[in-house]
Amino acid sequence: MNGWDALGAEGPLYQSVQRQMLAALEQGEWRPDEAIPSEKRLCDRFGVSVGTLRKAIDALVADHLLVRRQGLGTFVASHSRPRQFFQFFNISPHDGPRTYPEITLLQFGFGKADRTAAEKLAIPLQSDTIKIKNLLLMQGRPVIVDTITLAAQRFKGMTEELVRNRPNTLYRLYLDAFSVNVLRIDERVRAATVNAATGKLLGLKVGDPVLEIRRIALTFNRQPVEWRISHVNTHHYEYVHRDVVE
Amino acid sequence: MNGWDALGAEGPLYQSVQRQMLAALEQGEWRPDEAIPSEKRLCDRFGVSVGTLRKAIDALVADHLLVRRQGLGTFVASHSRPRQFFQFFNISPHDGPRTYPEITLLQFGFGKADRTAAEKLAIPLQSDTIKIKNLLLMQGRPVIVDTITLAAQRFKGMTEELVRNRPNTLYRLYLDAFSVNVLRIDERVRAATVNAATGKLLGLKVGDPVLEIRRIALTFNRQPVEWRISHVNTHHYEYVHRDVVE
DNA sequence: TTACATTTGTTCGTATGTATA
DNA sequence: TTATACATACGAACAAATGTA
Repeated sequence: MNGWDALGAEGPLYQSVQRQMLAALEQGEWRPDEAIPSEKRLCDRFGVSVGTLRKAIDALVADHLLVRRQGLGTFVASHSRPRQFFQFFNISPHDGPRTYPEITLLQFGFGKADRTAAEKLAIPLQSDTIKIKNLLLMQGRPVIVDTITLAAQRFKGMTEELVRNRPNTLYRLYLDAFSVNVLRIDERVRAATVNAATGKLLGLKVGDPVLEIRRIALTFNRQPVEWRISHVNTHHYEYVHRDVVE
Repeated sequence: MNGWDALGAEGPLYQSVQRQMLAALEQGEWRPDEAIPSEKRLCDRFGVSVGTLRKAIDALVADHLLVRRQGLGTFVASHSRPRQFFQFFNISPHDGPRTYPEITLLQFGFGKADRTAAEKLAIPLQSDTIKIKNLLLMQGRPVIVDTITLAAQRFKGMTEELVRNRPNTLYRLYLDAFSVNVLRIDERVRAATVNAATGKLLGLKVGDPVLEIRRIALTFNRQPVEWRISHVNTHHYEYVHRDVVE
């Protein structure tokens, strides 16, 4: 025994299996919403017992990359199901249940990465970017203005029509049309005073306080794929975050 | 087979074991930072196999109630270790690593629950409460003002000296002195304008924008134990939140 | 240093139960 | 009803980490 497994890397066997399955996911061998092979078949493929395989799958399920459905199979996670919309939507009414926003595309265009965008997206200064600006209405009220920057490199062929006519969320569009799977987000929130343009959209006076949310959306390997600044009128809505010990 | 287990409730055996272990934790049979009995002993006690017991423990470890240490044993989680301080501290510099705040007690006193406090803490209107006000300095700068409300019922014998002389975090004091184990928090963030008193503490002019964080801290069974409003000067610091798909 | 006991970690294999089409 | 797939449960064997004699 030399401690080396088939697909690189040391460590327990189940972690090796986990890495191999992660690679299959990254390389698109198994597509979102599709079932992966059955446990039996995967045991054969990786040459391990059920218990070991299940431990690998357990880890990927815990990471929310896979979803198990008894009697059906194990599926690759995605943003298609409606209940998953709210996954990365942390704005909620002060009281009462979450509501679904109505989204209006304000702007779509191309640009060059400024210093912030270049840093956040880990791309060269002045490289090509795509800019999207959205207004989100909640129960008829303007609540959020999103300013989104993408690396054109990663989203070749993106058009205003694609964004405007998307049947699902933006992140679902990233996945379906560009194979970009957003797995986690990193948000930082500040208090700011609203400027004239955004204030007008949100029905606020210049200088009124708003939340400024700076988000980086990440895919496999924590690679950044989207840089987004949101301004939120928190008069009726607020930013929600739940946390547990660890 | 009738589907009923010894300690109430239906469902899989490992969940029954999990419930029994949770009960032992709630009732203080196993104290924070102490080791629970070995797997072998617990198997005997609950009359299950290692695999089943481990699955129950796995769930409690995933909930961060227990921590495993190979060769040592399985321990009850706590807030004593320094790295755990930041668990519920979501304020970080705009750039650079997290820093530890210097905390000053501004006020300690007793009061009666107003409507908000009563609702958030799920206690009767006008019932006795404890009020704590803290100023937090980060690298010498005033950044946060915390206004904390506790149900006196749950924290009998709380004194200013206990708060002032606590060796660890406030949540560690709750645990050690009152057996109140904070397991999760629910935070809602709004943009607000600072008032005169808080503005003076934070070095801001009246009307300057601040974050207003409204936190409920919860123990077992999602019972609320603390209601806290924080006002944050986000000129150099910001609220951080990471999120993954699920 | 060494040896040993204890405890959790990993892996295997098998059997049976439950959900779905 | 039947076949398939995941879920639960058992137990055994060995590895790795830790503390102590």
